[in-house]
Amino acid sequence: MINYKEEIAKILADADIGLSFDEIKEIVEVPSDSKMGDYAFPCFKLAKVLRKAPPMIAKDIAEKITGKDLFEKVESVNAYVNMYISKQNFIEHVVPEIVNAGDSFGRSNIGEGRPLIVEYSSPNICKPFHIGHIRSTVIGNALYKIYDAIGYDVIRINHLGDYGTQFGKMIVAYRLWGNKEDVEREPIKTLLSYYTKFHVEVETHPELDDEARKVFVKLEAGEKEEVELWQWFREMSLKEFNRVYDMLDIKFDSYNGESFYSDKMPRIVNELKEKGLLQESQGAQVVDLSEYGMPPALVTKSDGSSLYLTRDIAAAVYRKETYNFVKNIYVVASQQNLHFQQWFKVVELLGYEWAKDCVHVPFGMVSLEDGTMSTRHGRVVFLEDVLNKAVDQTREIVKEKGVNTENLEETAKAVGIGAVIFQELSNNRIKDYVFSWDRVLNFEGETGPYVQYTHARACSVLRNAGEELVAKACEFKDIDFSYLTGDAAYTLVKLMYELPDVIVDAAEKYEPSVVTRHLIDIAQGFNRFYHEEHILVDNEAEKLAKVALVKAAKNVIANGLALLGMKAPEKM
RNA sequence: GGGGCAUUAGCUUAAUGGAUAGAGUUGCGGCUUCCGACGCCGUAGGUACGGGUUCGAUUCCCGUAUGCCCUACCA
Repeated sequence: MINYKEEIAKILADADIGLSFDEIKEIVEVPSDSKMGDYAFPCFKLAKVLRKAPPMIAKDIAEKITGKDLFEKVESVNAYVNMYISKQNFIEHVVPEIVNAGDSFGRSNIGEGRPLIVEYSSPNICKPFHIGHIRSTVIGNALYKIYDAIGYDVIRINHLGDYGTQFGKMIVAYRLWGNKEDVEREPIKTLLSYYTKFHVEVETHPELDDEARKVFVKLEAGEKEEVELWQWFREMSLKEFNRVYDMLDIKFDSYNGESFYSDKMPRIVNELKEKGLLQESQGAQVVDLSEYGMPPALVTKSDGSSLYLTRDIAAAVYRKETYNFVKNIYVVASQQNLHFQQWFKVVELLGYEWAKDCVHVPFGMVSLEDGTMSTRHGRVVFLEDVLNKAVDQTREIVKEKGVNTENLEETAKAVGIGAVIFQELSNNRIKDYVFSWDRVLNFEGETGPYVQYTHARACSVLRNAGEELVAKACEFKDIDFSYLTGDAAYTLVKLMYELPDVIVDAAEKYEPSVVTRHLIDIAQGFNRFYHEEHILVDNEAEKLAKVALVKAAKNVIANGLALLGMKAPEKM
């Protein structure tokens, strides 16, 4: 695919305007309004170098490059050189490339197969998988797809919260009030009820806490009975989590959670000691970070047991040694900003140069209308319920409309779950939001169903065109692309052309919403084209060109949806 | 008390320091049998406040206000 920005930078560099190719490439931009051209070169920065008024510079440059093959028109408007590229050449080049690339349109090989880790989802076992977990899960999965698309070898890690004193409490509670059948039937809700009961009972029977602590020590020491119970809790929980992951079509390469690193921590503590980083403070072992404007990092509690900061360091070291990552990404709530800053700094102080490759990708909080989520107070919305409700609603709509009833379940799932995913990936991840059923079950406007519907609409047009015609269009022999130079068609082609850059941008910003937004723009572009121009016209030449464009659009939308972890149904 | 993040139209929101701040939703007015949940076009409506840097600030800096988060033995 031709890189137009680079071509323009080359022309400008050759025109000897006083800046290097690389400098020019940085400055060339796409105007906010397409009326002002396809590309623009603002001359403000040159004003200082050339000691001339920017509009004069723009005028000179415009004159110098007018007439180059790449351009249909060049003009200077105030301080800008506005360049209009030859529409027909552009379309002729881009549309066949998109169609021929198929699934791989948008992909690149920037990563060159190097290993990259994305840690995401990471729920606590024995606790509900609620609407708060959707963010890490869905954002992480999209980042996996995005980094995979630009050529990294991505390792997906679900860092389960499967360790800690709460499992001492859990075991005590189960032994007192537990019932195996109940747990097997509904693991998490049942286990959670024991846990809640424990917290109620401990008010009047404080000795329960001591008992829990003892049991946890046994668990850590590897006592058979305790370990077996814990493993069973873990299995039961995972079984339930997997139901949600299956619905979302999300997979992991590793479920090594906190417990996996429990035996890898002493090494880290020793290393900290050897390198003289540890200090005693109020009976605990800490790394002083006051020099860096942070509170001390607590490595070992006063009772000698370890903390999650130590565990995270041990995990990072293990991952570096196991996978030799070039980047290690943590999709974890912004509440933990300080925690990550602290332990990244400790890793740096340990002398590991790869500390700079560790990235915390934070996201904002989800709260409920009646306050923040609290499993103890029963203020919780289960993610599975949200997904099921979205699917139920979709199923009703499909039934009512009577379209595609042969694939009712499949369509309902693709669209209902897709709506939830798309909603989650629509806005900048750093923003907090309040969960609302109305919002998540809204299918109109800038939503997942809108984009999927657009895809289905394109598929329908292609079906109506007939296989033969589509096949002929896709040969790109003697197609007259001048039929696609209208405003709506040309805008659509430009938007599709941008997809590969958009994917790279999303990866650099760790921001899937960049893709989501662009996908909405493409869908809008297609719908505008669809309404402004009739596609299956009588004129064969015109029809072929338009069918080729529809094929390209269908392709791009499907690829974009896949990046977000969504399906693209052909009918809905 | 200290630190971090946020604040854009009635609501949900977008904008590598660049041109007239762009969408969706709501309201109003049109259009639409290539998909039928739709959609498309038009119209109305906005940068919390006060300074500063800059040729140019939603964007960078300082302050104020409001909200959320963090601030050593939970994760």
